[in-house]
Amino acid sequence: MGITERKEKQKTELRRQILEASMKLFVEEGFEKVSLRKIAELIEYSPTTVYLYFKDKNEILFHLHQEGFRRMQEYNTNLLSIANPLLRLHQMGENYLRFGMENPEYYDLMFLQKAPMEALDCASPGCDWEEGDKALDALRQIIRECMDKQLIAPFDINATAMAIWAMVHGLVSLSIRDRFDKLVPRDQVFGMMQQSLNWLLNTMDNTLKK
Amino acid sequence: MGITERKEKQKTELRRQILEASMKLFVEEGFEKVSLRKIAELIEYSPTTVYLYFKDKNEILFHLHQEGFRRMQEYNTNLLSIANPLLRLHQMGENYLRFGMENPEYYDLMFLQKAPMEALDCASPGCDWEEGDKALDALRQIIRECMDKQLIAPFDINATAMAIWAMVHGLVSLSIRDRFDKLVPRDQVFGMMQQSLNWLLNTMDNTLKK
DNA sequence: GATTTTACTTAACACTGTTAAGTATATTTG
DNA sequence: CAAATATACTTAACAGTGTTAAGTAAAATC
Repeated sequence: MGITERKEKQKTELRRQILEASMKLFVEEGFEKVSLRKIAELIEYSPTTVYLYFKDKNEILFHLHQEGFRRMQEYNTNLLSIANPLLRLHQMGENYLRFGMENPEYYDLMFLQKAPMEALDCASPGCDWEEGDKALDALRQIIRECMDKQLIAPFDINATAMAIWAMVHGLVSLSIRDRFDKLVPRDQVFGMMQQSLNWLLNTMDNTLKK
Repeated sequence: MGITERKEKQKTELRRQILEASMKLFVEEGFEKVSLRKIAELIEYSPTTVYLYFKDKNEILFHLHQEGFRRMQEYNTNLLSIANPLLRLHQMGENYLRFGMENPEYYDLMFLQKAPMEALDCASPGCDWEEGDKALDALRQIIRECMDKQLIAPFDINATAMAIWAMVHGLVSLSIRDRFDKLVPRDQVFGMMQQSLNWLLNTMDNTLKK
């Protein structure tokens, strides 16, 4: 079936082009400038054609959100060489802060915008946020390791993971949404965020207790 | 000047009506349904009239954001009776979580939306986010008290305050933006958030250290 | 060769925030 | 008192947004 195969190829090609155009708009002009009409203009098709390849805009944004998670993973390659799980956790937190501050548009899409979550409609079964689940699991595992080695006090792993994630997320999201800039000088924000992370890790550290 | 006085009164009256209409839309239909055209419809004026009383939509949203802070304050009336600053901090955290979960639309406006921050344009001097500053200051004072009484370890007060705020904010915002629901059962989210807060307060508590 | 399917487009709906220009009415000035 | 000005508001328009229904030319199938 040479013909249907080529047709199939062309379909996935255009799908790829749509995502590529979305990405280009997203990276070069920012989240808010990604519109169906501009995507259509870039690929030189009518706006409605996009709807033949994607259910709606949310689905496109979901794919961009996935790309964000891929890029975030790259920040964590430096963790492999750190044997001490508590130090590894600290580095992971710093990587998270750095990713967020260096890629605010991606971060927004991954953790702040509702749209990508609306793409995975939870009416049908098997609605799970794989990207988030995977990232959270990595965090849970490190925490487990810290508790096993008694570097931090034992506690419900889920609640602990959520707490730590929430803290770094809170720092990044408050910064991205301009809540810090109005309270501390702009050039001191990132340093203060790191200090906040230091405080948490110090406070958690069981080996420092008197 | 009885005439100019009455005119002045009428001006502030319409201004009040615009805000009232905005509030009504906001509370009854949610943030996204607050549009200038709908506000205009409610007060029975043309949409452009609103621009004679407010610079733009951001300014209106800023006023709603202020109302949010007023409502949040009401959640903290129970703090006055708590003498122990660490317990008071714990209660403050729980109040914060409860306010966020019970008033997601207000919370969104106060801490997640960019619009209200764009209303206080920081080109002109004296651009400060009073509402945020005041709330953060209350937190800083409790932390100072905890450190003074050696209930928690000494550390940079600003960084500590930011860390604690970031954590509760992270919990609320991840929940509001549907990041938790996809990872843990919906009916367990709030309990887990409280557990995360418990973990933090326990971890901070210096009186529990061996 | 007629019919159906595929791939795409045009036109429209129902919105959004915002600005420029126009219009009565009321007030002030000559 | 009449002309000029200021006030308060409206109409119309701009430049966009996501999305849907209906229409069309080309290709594949019967």
